[in-house]
Amino acid sequence: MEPPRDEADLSRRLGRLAGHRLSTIAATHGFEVPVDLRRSKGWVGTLLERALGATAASRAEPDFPQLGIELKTIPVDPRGRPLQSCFVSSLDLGAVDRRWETSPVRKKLARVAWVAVEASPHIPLGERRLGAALLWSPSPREHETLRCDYEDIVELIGEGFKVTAHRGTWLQLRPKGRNAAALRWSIDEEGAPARTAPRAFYLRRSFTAALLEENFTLRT
DNA sequence: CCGTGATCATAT
DNA sequence: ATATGATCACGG
Repeated sequence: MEPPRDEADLSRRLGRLAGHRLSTIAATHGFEVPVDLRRSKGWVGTLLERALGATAASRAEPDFPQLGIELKTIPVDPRGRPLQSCFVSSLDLGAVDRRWETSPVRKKLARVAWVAVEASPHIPLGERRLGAALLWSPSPREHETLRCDYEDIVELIGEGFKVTAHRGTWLQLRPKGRNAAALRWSIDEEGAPARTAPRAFYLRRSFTAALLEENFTLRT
């Protein structure tokens, strides 16, 4: 499948997928539907990438580099509220770049195609449906808060301090690795090399919850 | 081996 | 019920 030619093209493709079951989309693209997601955690995201013509490369760039658009599936309950936080991008603990402007976080969040997916555990995976997509960019206020979160966290890391997921209004930093044994080199408070679990930025569930509410809730 | 796609599992 | 920290499959 060719990558979408422009944003309108991507939007059209998303519109065609909205309301369809995952089993239908999977069949179209030769994906086998797993029994559950325990051992296939990224299956829904990978399926959507394929269905939309994204390049399945693991890169710190948006999924559609030429469009500058990141694709994110967002698992929702029957009321349309997110069930999970959302991975944004990894942080290189060995060479911390503190500049927001050039950060993968800013690049990825500059424009996002959010796609809600039914995710209540009682719905068999193949029967879960896609919702309408939301093509979104952060408002000036959102952008500012994201930037502050990022700079705060990255500065602390750069100074060698430990940062837990408690920090940050909307962005947080959490472990992300193969398992607890997977370690990376980092720099400690004394400036000495240290071993640390790999970390990545996530968007809090409260953030995506507000996002969906603002954009999909009927207001008077 | 590592980063991206994420969700799982447990403590609170 | 929710958040944090842990974990799994895959592509490159």
